[in-house]
Amino acid sequence: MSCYYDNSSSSSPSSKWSRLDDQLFERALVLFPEESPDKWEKIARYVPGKSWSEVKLHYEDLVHDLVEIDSGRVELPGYGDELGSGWGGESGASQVCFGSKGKDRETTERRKGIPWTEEEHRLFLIGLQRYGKGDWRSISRNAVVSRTPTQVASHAQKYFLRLNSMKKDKKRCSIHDITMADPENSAMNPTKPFQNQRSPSPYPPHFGFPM
DNA sequence: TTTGGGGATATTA
DNA sequence: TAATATCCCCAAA
Repeated sequence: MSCYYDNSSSSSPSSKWSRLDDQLFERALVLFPEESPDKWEKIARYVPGKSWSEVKLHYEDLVHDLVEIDSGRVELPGYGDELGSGWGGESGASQVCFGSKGKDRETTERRKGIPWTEEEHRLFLIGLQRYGKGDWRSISRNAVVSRTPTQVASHAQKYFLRLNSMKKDKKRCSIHDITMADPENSAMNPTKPFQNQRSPSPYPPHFGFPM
């Protein structure tokens, strides 16, 4: 008598990313720079049961989500879960120091401004989801290591400004604006038909745009 | 030339 | 410190 299902292994069969998998994945993603040639293999080691190709595909899927967010097409992905992953990692101080302190901008060169790379922006968005809006310090320390909290805050300011502008601009039709903002709360969820009905109002609690 | 994106700094709470 | 306001550079319209 064998087992009915082969669910014994500690890892999922394949195309199912649990919440834990996702957390491990994001944590590892933040951990490694993009310069690693075998980045995906390294990350895959942090996500048991996933091959590097699966991890890579998952990452591309995530990027796709982020791009949609950036296009102002979706409200915002799931923000419901808080993570308590206490990790003990610290990174080297790669903070860039400027020669001029800012007061001396008379004849010396002005602050030039280092443009954000796509990777930094992705890390920023990931950090935003992991630590929440406002915790620029944590985001800077754990996600976007190459930026100071002030820089992260500045970037966030522009980012949300742009998001709001897009949303206001797209306030044309409403019915087509309804989209599955939440990948895990949307149509595909065979394991849990009814997830969370915590809100008495039919409107989802968007996490707050005070601007 | 004007406009506005993008980053840094200044000010405020 | 975070939130907000303003400044500055520069590229596109």
